[in-house]
Amino acid sequence: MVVADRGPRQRMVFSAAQLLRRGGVAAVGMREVAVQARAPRGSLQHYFPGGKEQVVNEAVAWAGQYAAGQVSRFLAALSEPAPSALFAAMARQWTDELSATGVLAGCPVAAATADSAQTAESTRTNAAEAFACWRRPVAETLTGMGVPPERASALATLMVSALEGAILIARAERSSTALTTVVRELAPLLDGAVERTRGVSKRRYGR
Amino acid sequence: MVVADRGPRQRMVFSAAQLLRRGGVAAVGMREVAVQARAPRGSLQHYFPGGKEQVVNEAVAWAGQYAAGQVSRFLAALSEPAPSALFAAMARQWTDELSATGVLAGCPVAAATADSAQTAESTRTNAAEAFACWRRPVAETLTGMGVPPERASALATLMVSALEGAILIARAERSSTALTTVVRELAPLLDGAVERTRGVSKRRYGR
DNA sequence: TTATGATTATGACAGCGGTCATAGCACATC
DNA sequence: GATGTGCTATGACCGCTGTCATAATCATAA
Repeated sequence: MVVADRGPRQRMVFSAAQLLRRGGVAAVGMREVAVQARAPRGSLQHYFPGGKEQVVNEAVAWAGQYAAGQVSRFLAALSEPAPSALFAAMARQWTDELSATGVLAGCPVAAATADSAQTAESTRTNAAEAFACWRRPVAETLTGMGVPPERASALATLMVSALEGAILIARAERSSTALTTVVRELAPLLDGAVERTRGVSKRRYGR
Repeated sequence: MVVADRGPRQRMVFSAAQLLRRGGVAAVGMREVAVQARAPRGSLQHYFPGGKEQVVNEAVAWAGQYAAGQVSRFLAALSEPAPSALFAAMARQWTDELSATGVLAGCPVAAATADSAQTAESTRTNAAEAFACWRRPVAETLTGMGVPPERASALATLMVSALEGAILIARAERSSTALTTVVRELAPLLDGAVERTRGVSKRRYGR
């Protein structure tokens, strides 16, 4: 979980994301960000003149890009490319953390949304962009697997939604059953969406 | 949205839930709770000797019971009982709020989980119980519609997860498309889970 | 009326946390 | 060496918030 030491600025953004995961925006203390990033406190007002809001916003943006990057990494690691396998890989990251550390921190974007969607416009839009940034590669991957574009986009939304919700339940229960349940139940729906070109398409979905 | 005026205590719990929806645990100010509930500030330490944590916990518990109660109300209002219709009704409550007020407050349980799951054990367990309290009637309703019990429980988890996640995205985007998308995409999966026991399946509902 | 317990009123306190002001340091360029 | 510019250091301020102490008020039963 400790990554990218590219400069103190990056580290501070990363630390903010971690604090966001643990206790939401309120847990992102400016002093704490600096400490955890082993960065000088004086750098805060230098790199983030926008104050706490800016730090949170950058943490959210970073999280969105990180999640997006993970998608392609997951895809590359799949032995048998299928929508359900991608979703399983996305969820596994969370179950792994829970089994490894015993607790499950949340999604930074979710925390920022829950806390600041109505109090900080910039944070709200940043969160929306982060979600979009995350869903995009998911949808693209699905189309690459044979899912029609429009539907791929919708399924990406469903995947992210289900994952976010399952993360919440898993945190509350300190158990990964919600995550595994969601993965298992969604699998047939996801895999059923791939259209076999010049074969019998399994089904069509209209709306 | 203004409900149950059964005494100042209830009103304070309700107010706490509302504040929780807007800005998370940090937005639940004790003084603010009293003001919004039109309750005397002195009553706080009288009714809630456990302090803020107790107030938040009771708000979470109340939310869980409220959500559970809504399920049976939704079921009663369904013209054509089907899993997808129940899910649509659950989601509609949120889309309605967004279209009516222009903004979308979040789920109190989600906010409490995101903010306090790792800092307040009691809040975490309360949230877990609230989720369970919510899923139970959903699962029971599904079995009443003809879904096998084990599967019904899993699908209830999926429904709640997808709904919670979609709420997050909808808040961030200030748009209900995520909610409607999730409802639409999940419909065939949900309805496909009913087992038609010999012919027309209109089974009874669990109590 | 009086007593007793439930409620309300209010002020103070202590801690925290974001922000700002101001100064000090490092280093490159001229 | 002078000078400017990116970074760091530090302390103070101020508003907010949860909590507590203490007392006043009220209702009801004896």
